Amino acid sequence: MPRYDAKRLEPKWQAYWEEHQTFATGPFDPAKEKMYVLDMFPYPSGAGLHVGHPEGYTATDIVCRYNRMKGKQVLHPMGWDAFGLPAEEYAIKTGTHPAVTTAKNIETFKRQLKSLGFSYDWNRELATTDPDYFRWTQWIFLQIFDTWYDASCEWTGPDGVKRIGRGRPISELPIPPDVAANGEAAVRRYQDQQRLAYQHEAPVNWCPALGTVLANEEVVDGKSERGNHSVERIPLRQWLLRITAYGDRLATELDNLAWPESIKLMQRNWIGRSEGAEVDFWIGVEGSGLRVEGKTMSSPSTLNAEPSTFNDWLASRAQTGFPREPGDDVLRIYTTRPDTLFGATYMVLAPEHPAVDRLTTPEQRAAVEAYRQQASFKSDLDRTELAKTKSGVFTGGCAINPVNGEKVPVWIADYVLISYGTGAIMAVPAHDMRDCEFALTREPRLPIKAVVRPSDRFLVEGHVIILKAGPRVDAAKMLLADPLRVDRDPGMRQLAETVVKTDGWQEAQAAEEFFKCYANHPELWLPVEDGPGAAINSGKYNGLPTAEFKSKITADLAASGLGRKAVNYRLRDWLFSRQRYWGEPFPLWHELDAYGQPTGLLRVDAESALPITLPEMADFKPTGTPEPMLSKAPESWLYQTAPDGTKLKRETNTMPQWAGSCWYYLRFVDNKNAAAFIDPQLEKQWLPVDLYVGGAEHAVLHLLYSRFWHKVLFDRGHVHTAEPFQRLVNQGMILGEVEFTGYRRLGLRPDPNGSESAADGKAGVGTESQPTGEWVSASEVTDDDDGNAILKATGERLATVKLSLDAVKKSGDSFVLADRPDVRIESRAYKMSKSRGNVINPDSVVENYGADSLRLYEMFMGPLEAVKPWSMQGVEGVSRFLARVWRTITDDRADDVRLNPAVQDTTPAEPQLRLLHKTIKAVTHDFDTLGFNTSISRLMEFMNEVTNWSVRPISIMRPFVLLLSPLAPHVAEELWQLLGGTTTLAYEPWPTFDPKLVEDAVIDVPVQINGKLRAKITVDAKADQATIEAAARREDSIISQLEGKTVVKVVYVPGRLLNFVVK
RNA sequence: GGCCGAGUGGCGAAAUAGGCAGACGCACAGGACUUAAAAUCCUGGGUUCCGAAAGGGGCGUGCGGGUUCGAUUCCCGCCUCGGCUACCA
Repeated sequence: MPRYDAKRLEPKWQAYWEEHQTFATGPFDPAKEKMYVLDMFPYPSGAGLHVGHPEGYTATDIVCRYNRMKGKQVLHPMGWDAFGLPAEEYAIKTGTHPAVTTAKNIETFKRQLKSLGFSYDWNRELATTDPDYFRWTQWIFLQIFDTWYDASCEWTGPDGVKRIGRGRPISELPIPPDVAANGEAAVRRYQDQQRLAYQHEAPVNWCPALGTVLANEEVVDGKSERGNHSVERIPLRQWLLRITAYGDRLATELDNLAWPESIKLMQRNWIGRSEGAEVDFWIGVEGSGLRVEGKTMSSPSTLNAEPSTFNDWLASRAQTGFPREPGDDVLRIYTTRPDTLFGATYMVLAPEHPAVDRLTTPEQRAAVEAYRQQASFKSDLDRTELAKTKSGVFTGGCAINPVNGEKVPVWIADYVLISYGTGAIMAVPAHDMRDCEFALTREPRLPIKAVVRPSDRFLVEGHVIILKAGPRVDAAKMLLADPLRVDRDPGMRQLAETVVKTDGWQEAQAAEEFFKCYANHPELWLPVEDGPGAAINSGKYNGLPTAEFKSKITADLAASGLGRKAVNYRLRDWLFSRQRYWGEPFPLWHELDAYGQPTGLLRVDAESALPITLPEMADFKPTGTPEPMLSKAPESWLYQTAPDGTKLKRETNTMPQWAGSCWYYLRFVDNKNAAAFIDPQLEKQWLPVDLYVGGAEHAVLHLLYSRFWHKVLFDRGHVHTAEPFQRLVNQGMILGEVEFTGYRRLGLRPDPNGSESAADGKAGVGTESQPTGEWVSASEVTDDDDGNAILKATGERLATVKLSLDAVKKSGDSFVLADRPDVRIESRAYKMSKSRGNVINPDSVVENYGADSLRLYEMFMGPLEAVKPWSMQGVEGVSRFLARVWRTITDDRADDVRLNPAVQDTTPAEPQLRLLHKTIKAVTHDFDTLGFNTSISRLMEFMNEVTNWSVRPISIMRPFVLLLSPLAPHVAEELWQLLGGTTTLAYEPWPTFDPKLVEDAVIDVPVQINGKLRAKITVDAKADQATIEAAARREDSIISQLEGKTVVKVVYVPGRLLNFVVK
């Protein structure tokens, strides 16, 4: 009976832990070090757990178990991110309430997680859909709603760090006198504009199929991320959170976090802070009557009351300064290159820009209207697809460049986005690749004017850019003929030579034009991107280096009221409302007038009214319009009359799924608190999260949103750290088993009736499932847009054939058909997906091998962060290891579970002790660095030795079981009990090693000659160089190798190696 | 197109303040046990050349260079694969 039987052991110990509340977090003990270890909680989908989930969960579980044994108090909770579309979609289909589906899925997930033996404190379980939980989600929303961002506030937080900029209560917002003069309603409207949660009408991604509006990040390639439905852009009133106010802090405060650099970088890129200037270009009153006189900014004339000329306007600006909001007489642009203002040869507005109507001349109106119409229907995908040939239309209108009084034509084009900067740009085709592409593809071509002469070094680099963009051979030959340039940079010569050798290639027409333009005009050999250079053709600024020029002209523009320094973020404010049912309702009311129409004024629910729960609904079908689902709610839910008699209507949007996951790490600390979202004392004790593990797919959004909420709470004094997650680790994706794929044509075997063409896949004998055509080498194959295999050369559709390992063999770098070595085979592991049929279900692994084997295998596959393919045989391997551990300690031939007779209570021999202590050292180190794969190797090596011992001292085996226990806790508990343990081993002290026992008395020193290994000598560990060198010179192989040569040098690395350098 | 990461045996991988490449596991091959199989245990192996063997030599960490007594590790250039991103002025 007592073979290793996971199915018997595992439920037994899971029941024990539950019964004894082994992993319940006790009351906080200030005397103990704390450790808060968090997994990214899952969305409980109907499909159940995926093998990707236990990867991170096992890693954190090991860390927790290890640290408990090291005497720390550990907080390790689990919960459910349970709002979201799938449950609602299921409700639409079947009428099942999302709450029912959600509860059922949670049940499944919980059972599965428990079957893996994770040491969660289940008393802390929560779901974002619990009214007890989302009560506080709503409460935090009200905090955000109650906050405005004071960008100039200087303050020192509880962390002792000085900051500029703070979220403050709306009651502290200074009200400008002119607003105050207009009465209370005006003040309230003014406040509402400044809140961190505000309403905004904006074009949004309306997805008719889902009946909802999607956030930009939920739209992938112009289709909905979920369901792949088409998406249109329509304007809609939305709630937004002013995350951009925190852009700087979200970027800079990443610096001190122990996060992977790549994730930090992704967040910084996402935030995309850029510094530049806003500049106004005059377009005259109503865009007409545009008159230019010869004067420019540097020589303003006297002020006229009604600016009717450019000079008057300049003069008035010199007096009034730069207005907060641009008036109708200007186009405000944003640029990061104010130093290229003199090179602006045209301007571009986003098609949606409000000034377009004013600027469009009668002759151009039809074209402009048509273009705008077309642009409004375009999804983002269409816009990017047309990227290669930039489209645009001339408005017929012009604006005046404030720095030189030049008249520049104004275009509209959708390569300029309304949502970034001011939705308008000045185009400098000489120094901006996009502007250049646009200018060169107009007919007639738009002028290009260079205003920066790059440094010599950048001339060379400019060439590199041209080489990459244009016909390389000519450029490369030209370069090689110019030793001055080539010799300055060896990489340059190499590149040029390579290009000449390989004959280069032709790129798109635009790139060629771009190149010609540059090649013929040396003054245009410029860096396209920022680079050190000096101004030319820029009036009084000529000769100024770029950086100096930027700050100088920005200051000058500000002084003359024409521009100002500006910062922009790629990051947009967070679109926070959804039109769905299954989300948190907003705790807000709209005031209604006597006719039942919203007045635009808002009221909030009292804290005591929270949670605002979802109304019961008769059906879950989307409204089919952009109207939110909740607008179909019962009247009793929708309307109420305030004590002062005002009629109120509820906000009918719901919050996005991100809301609940923004703060769950806080609630875990104090999940039962009915008086506060978290007890302040407990918050100080447990936060921040010490280790946060999850998939890299949340690198940007979830982590950025949580950090944002946390910072608002920090500013408002509710949490004491500026950052929620101190250390972050991303586990790598687990792919399906490696697959060998061959490709064949669909069926070219000649049809008996004569016709042979089968390129369309219909004629011929073969079919897609039973292809009979010629094999095609994998190198000839590529994927089309729908992911089908096609022949690179002709686009002919091919059939894919799964091959077994026996059918292929390795040849050089690639795999080929075993009997057709000329046919290359693709060998790859793919993402697990239902459609591919390569999904591994953890339940079946537990059923066949046990939870300990699954855990061990997931950790043994490779480094935690790496992407790795699954292998069922690998599971079998670690399972064999556990069985060997079992047999080594138990007597598997006995009828009951008892110790192996070889396990005895005797004094261990020194080699046994040494092996144990080395293993302790290595495993401890590996656990500290999350190197679980190597820790398992070390335990295997230990076992390989121990199985050879006829006597296995208990005092060796007990610490070994403790070392194994974080990895494979069930079998470890069972063995621990057998070795005399009376309670769980979860709190046994972690074994320590004796430094004296991990050092060897004699060591092997490799001896090299000229860096090549020639011998190994065994010496006393303390031997000095002379002794070792003498010993080495006595070695036969060394003697013969040294014969007739002169030793010029001897390199000795203490304890590592000896190297004779000879001639 | 941009950014990030990775390329080491048949496969998953180890080893990097530069110092014995391939630990550990899988798969494979041979052997033991067995009536047989499974399970288990033992043995073997990067590759190539010389040798009957013992043994010895060459080549080997994607490719091409460089620095060094010595490079999987550092530097330059290139190729391939994967992930993220997508006109952000």
